Amino acid sequence: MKEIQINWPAGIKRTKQRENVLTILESSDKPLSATEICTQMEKTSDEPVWLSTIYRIMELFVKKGIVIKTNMMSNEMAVYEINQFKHKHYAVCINCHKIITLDNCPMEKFIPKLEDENFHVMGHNLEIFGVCKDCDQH
Amino acid sequence: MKEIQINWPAGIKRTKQRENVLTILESSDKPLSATEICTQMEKTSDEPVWLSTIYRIMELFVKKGIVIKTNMMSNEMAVYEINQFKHKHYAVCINCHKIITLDNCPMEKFIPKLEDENFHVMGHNLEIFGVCKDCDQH
DNA sequence: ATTACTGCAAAGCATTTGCAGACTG
DNA sequence: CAGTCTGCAAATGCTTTGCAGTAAT
Repeated sequence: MKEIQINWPAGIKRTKQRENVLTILESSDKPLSATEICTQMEKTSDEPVWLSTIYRIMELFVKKGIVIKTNMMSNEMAVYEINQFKHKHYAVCINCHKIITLDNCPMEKFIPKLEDENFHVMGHNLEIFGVCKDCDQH
Repeated sequence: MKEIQINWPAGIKRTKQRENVLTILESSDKPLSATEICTQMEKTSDEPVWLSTIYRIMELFVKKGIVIKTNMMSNEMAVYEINQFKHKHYAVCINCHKIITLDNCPMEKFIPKLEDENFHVMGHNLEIFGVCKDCDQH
């Protein structure tokens, strides 16, 4: 490994592949799919990278709380993003699938009404869909 | 076909399989996956049903607006429910995956703040996750 | 040196597609 | 009867798993 990554998460063995994945995720402003991460990795390095490796790394990162896994737009493949420990939601264009970050959250002042009074809410997932400005002019 | 279904949607050829799917969805109080629909169908009828058929029927129903397709809890398979043209969200138990219907919606009085000012919001998807009362006593 | 990680191949699972025969309008 | 739908088989695409060699601590 050439460059030394600062702030390497504790308790995780440092390998070239893991460093690369983390660097790519850190420099991305939107969640990436395993395939996208793989493509990016092959651009920067000359050695081939395997999807199974990416998936295994993502699984580890998710388990360690470093990364968040989401599925945008029912049916698409999973995307991963660095867990910045701040609340975030996205809007997705139904046409080009572009992802746009939302700056506020409707759940802040919301008390859900549930049949099951004892349901212990731990989190939520919100996804807004619509048409982005590039796709609006048909 | 033995029983005659009332209110058969217009513009859709009526077949035994489609009637069965619709009946099952109508009598269910929660969204069902293609496999669940298939299992239910095999219970009531003696003839085998094929998943590909279910998927094709669901695709048609979704396109016609009769049914809504959703993916609960990233990674799970798609579930389908009758489109009752009323807004609905669900809470999902992270342990037993039980689905509980929400009686209100946080988006009613919410104006999303987006970087892309020209994003045309067409809908949203909300999913609350947590622990249901049955799973809470560990 | 020991244990964990990766390359690679192959399996797994939900979903889709192709085709010929069956059914609906 | 014409066109569509379904049974069935096989393909597809994302993701997971098994295994042996490689790398990290």
